[in-house]
Amino acid sequence: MADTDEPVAHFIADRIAEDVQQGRHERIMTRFPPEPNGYLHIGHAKSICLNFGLAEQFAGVCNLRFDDTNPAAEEAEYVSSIMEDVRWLGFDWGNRLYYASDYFERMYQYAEELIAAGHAYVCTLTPEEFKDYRGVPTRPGKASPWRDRSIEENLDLFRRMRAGEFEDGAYVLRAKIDMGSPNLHMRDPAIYRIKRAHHHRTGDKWCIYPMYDFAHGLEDAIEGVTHSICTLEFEVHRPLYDWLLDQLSVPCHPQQIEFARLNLTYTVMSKRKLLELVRDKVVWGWDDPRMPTVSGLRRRGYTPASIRAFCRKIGVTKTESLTDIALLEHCIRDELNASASRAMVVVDPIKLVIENYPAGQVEYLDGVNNPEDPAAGTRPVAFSKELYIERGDFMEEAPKKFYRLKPGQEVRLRYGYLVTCTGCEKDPVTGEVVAVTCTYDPETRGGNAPDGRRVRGTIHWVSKQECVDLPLRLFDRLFTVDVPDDVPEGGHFRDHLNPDSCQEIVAKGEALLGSAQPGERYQFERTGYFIADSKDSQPGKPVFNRIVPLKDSWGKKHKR
RNA sequence: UGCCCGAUGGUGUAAUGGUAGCACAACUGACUCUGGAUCAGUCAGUCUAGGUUCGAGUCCUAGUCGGGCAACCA
Repeated sequence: MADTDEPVAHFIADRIAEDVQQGRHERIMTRFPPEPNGYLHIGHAKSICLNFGLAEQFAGVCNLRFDDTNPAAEEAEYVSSIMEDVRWLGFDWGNRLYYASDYFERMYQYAEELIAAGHAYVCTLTPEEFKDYRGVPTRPGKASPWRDRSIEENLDLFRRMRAGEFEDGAYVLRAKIDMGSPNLHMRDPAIYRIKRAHHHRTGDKWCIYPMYDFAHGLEDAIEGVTHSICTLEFEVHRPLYDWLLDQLSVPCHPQQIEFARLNLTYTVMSKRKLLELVRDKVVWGWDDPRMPTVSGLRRRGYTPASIRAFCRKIGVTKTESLTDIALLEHCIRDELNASASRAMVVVDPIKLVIENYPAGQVEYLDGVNNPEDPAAGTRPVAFSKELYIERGDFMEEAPKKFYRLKPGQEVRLRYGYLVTCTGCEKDPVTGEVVAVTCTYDPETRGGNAPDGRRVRGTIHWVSKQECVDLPLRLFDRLFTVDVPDDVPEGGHFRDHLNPDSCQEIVAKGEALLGSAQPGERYQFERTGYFIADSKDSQPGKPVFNRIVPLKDSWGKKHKR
């Protein structure tokens, strides 16, 4: 994992390298500009890794800027969660924390400058008329009757808009560009609206707010951003971005570059839909371990490095794509295989009785903490006459290649002894297997036979008396289809919700797990990677989230 | 029936006019005290048609398919 954060080559890095080579900038500056109207998700992580990564790669800087120009949807709670998430992902904006709202006065002055230059006017059209005049993509728009107001009148009206003399929506400031443009965004777009809403930072100081298209390029220019990287849907906005900066006396003219946003199988990524899941309590919250949010992934047990590795592997292009979530899962398995301590946990327990083992005796065997890392050492694991094993590790009538317990077959108890299955006990009424019986070979302590005989199967176990109850949450994908957004007529993405996305069970685990601290990760051998939940664990009473199951080639091949 | 963008194995990407490579997934086998990991291997790709060129995934033309754009959202 040492090369996890090595820079990756892609078209944006190439362009910046070219700009650097040509000496076009003193210092490269990028920015991550979230709107504080929701929690960050894995798609934002891609953008964060890109922007901060590029800055680092080219010895530049990356600003964290809250694009808070629409008070209606924005809240301080989101601001703090976003800062926490960016920091957790491993990035540092130093003292370059900015808010678009800090530029409101300057932006207002730029708006007056635009009016004074005859490039903007106050329009009195209603929203309906506005839409009608704009036309449609295949038909040009027509000029607003207010398009030719005098500069003096526009200035007066705009100042009175700011002063609060008009109702919300009564007037709007528009850039005066080209109503016949094939690009809708150039047909005199609205750049300031009247909106009385309490802003999370400026309070009630303003009743007019700049629109994205007007604000964003100015924010970039004010900060001295060199490369303004955004997603593909803003491509058609670029002519407007450039036009505005060309009209105004800004300090510099950043380059907007677009890349394809991340799409992941079996999940939804739009803030609107994620908000809906939270609001309607379909999930436990923004940080529900099944959510693709950064906070959800964190609680699920993903590490910052695994998410960075993922973002590196998916690359950066202009091609719309759908990334297989298996790649994300690979990244966390890859890291945790190397770093996570192992422990034995029986998820679906059934009793195993060792007929020839002395009753009442307990001995402690050495369990290897991490076979990938000898330095992790060993731990004592209690062993006794009565154990729990997985119900699925015994079959009375088993296929030939079933290497686990079946009558007459010898298997290895991990770190323990070799045992030979003698049969099972059944409930006389239901016929259900209630216990498996076996005999052990005392000469095989630790798991090796002195005569060197080979044993194919190794199963995990815990001592019945010495184990602890362990609440587990076995998470599965939130949706049952790879593209939940694909819904038939009249359908809804929620129709694809997986009713079994969280299975809560109580397992039997090694005693040491009873004192696991919140945030500690383990590999439960043969089962998967787990983390002690940061919210629901109590001292001495951890609750484990399954981060991701281990790959299981046997189970896959023999399912049903 | 407008404008913009895109198209390489199942998926994500690389190749910057010169051997189509890597990763994930899937499948085989080897090894293994996790049916994990590891190792070896297999499967499988340049949207179509013309053109330029000694040579085209790459350049040109025309199509096809996909995405985006008609909030006083970002």
